[in-house]
Amino acid sequence: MDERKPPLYDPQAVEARWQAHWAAKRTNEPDLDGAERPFYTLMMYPYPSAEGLHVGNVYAFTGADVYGRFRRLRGESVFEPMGFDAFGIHSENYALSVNRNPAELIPENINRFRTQLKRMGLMLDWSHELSTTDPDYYRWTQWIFVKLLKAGLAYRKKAAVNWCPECKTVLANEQVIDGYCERHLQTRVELRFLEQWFFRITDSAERLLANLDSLDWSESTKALQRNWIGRSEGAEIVFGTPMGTEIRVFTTRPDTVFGATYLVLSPEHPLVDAVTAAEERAKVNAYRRAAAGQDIVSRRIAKDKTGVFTGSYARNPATRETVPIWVADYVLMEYGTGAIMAVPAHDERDFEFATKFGLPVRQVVRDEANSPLPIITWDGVLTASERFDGQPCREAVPAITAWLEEEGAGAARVQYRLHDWCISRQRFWGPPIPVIYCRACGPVPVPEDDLPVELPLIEDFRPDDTGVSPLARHEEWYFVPCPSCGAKARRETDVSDTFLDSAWYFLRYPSTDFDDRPWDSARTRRWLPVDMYIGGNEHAVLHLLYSRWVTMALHDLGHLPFAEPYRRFRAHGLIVKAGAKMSKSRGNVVIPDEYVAKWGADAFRIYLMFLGPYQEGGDFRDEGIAGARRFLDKVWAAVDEAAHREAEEPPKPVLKKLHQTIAKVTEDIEELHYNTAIAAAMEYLNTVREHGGAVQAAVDPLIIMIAPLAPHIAEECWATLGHEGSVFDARWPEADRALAIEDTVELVVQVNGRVRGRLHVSRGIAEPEAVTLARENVQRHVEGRTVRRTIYVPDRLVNLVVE
RNA sequence: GCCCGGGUGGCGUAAUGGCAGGCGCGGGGGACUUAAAAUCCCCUGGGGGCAACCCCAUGCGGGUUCGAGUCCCGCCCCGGGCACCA
Repeated sequence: MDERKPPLYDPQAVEARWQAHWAAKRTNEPDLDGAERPFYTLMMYPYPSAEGLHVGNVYAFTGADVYGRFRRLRGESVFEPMGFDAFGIHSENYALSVNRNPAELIPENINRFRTQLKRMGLMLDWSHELSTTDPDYYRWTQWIFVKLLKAGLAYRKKAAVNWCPECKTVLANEQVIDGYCERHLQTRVELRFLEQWFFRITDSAERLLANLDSLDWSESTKALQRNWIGRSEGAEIVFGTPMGTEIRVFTTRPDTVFGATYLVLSPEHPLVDAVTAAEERAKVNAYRRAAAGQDIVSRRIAKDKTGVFTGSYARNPATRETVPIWVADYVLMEYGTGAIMAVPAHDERDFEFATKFGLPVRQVVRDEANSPLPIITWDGVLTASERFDGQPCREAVPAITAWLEEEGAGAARVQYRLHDWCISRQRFWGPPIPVIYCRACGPVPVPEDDLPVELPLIEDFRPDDTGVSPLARHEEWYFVPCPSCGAKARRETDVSDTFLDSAWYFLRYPSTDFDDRPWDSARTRRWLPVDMYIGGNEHAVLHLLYSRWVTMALHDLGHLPFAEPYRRFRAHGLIVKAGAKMSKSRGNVVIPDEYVAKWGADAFRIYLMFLGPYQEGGDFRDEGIAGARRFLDKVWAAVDEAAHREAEEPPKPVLKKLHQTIAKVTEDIEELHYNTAIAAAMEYLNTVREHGGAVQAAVDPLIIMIAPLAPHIAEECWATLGHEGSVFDARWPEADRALAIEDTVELVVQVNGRVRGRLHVSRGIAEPEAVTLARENVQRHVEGRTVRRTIYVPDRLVNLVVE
């Protein structure tokens, strides 16, 4: 026996060596202009926080990298770029809190992120890195805005924002806690109405929804988007008033129109003034003021119903009766028409409101069980609805809608929950919205040749309570001649939403080396749409929806040859620590650097991919990572043994297991089932060890199969095994079906579905019963009873049904 | 309330309608060692039996089937998303 001690596996040395090698040889940089089998794999670029790379980032990136490396081993040229989402309120707030300028802080954070990412062994092409804060990048973000504005897809309107008088700035909804500022818990957030820029995404709601059916995306993500778009079918119904004003309501239940006993307008509804009777005006105005005084967040929390009567009435077009008009904040201006017909007998909210204010409740739907009101069901029949009595609800919808239409009192209508996208941010740290306001010409887009409108590197970027950006204080920047008439004009001081930055970053990556165009058309044709996008479902709606919309709009304007940006999207799961959510306050945050220093990046990667199904997430436990490392130690030892042995055929059982493993690992990685792929590789290695089968022909394919998961050790082992060049230039092994097949099988014998014995037979035997009954234990269970039936599943089991 | 996931050993997870428990962690025992670590070997769902074997067991209750962790119906619990959306 060979008593030679194998050299120790030192991940730090191995990983440093190969990371240097990849960088020096530029192995991660595909030929963007000539690649014949291009494959573009994308991961969600991070926001470079001051805390550094989070384990959630590493989990997401590793999973995407495993897939990218796998495709590379399958012979494709894989482009795997990375960048930084460095603009935005988070960076700005953090900079403010440590009293520094984000412009100098962000590059420091990016440097740290880059170092950490390189340490993880990701196959990133750093020659195409980008940062959204780079003028060469946001020049084109602004260019997109200008294109959309010129196409009529951007418009201005007044909209509510949360204002913190203490921070002197606008807050995002998630920064408002119970009506108070998250940073100043004593300070009530106020509502302010400002002119802001919107994109008309609701015009594309139907297309954004319909396209989902044909996209190869995680179903969970598609479900979130469908939910968010929120399509509802129903009708718009017109209620006339004696003054001649028409009130339009949207309802999904036109079948219940005979039960509409009052109307409710949202406090912001433009017709409130017109319908309010003189004697009720004071009360109505007071109510409207109170509603306006609330911040956006508290307004949305369901609470006791409140409202006021306007003193006037409208006519129900179905019953022709007069119904009172109320104003209440449970009706939202942002949805439908901002007004509803209240059917208290068949809607919980209306029922609660009617009960509280003593309004009439009229039942128009009966269900089988004769339930108490309110009855909320589609499975009922109409009653007290004149000639529609007795019709099932569903059938009544088209009938009643058609009748109302004939009467000129309504029409079928589809309504979406989706809102237009507000992109204005009254902040400093973002790309200035490229618009100039001229007294004579109105809002004028900055000419494309003048882009970028650079964000000036001002020192006094702290916001004040004027409600305008600190940029307005810099006259040399603020005042400019109007691009169309030359008169003195002023710049827009708001910056755009970070989601606009991230709505097109994947278009930029392949073309970062062009400074005269946002994307090169030849490159774009070769590499886009993105072949595989992997990321978290926290971005299922905003980012993924906005980037779809921007792509669609740019396509319609002739700037892109495709309308959907991502061919495939897969959502990864969430990772928790020892059964609990990770958070700074719990002190259970996994810091990748510490684990990488102790166990190596490869062991960390393997463990992350092993701890649960990638698309479902899993539970990170400190004890578990030792197992990943032990596996790599055993791989290392097997490679060393193979390198010092004569080349010979692997033992029969090893060869069989090898081909089974190749089939399984190939399939599993393709499906992102990394945990079971690793389990299969471990099983195979166990088989190799049991049979003393660590020979080159057995170990070579194992190294290729683990290379996507543990790239550094795979490279080192590949070299140890005497191969020239990178393992990533090797060919992925092919499973040989014939070699994978077992020639004897274990046949399970059941009596009445219970296992009573097992026997080894050669594959494909035809008549199992006689053989089966020979077994003593089976004999015992069959004795004295008659076999009624025999179920035979070839090469698997026999089930004898007795009695 | 609505929409997605998920509930299997002490733990993380695995199982085209066909042997529930593969892989890994943890635990127990043994070998090696002056000793420990590392490594290697064996055992490891519960109960009964000297044993052959038998019974119970995949959140709960029903059902379909020769056969159900897997399919169907009705619940319960956990995680996530949306939420006064008419």
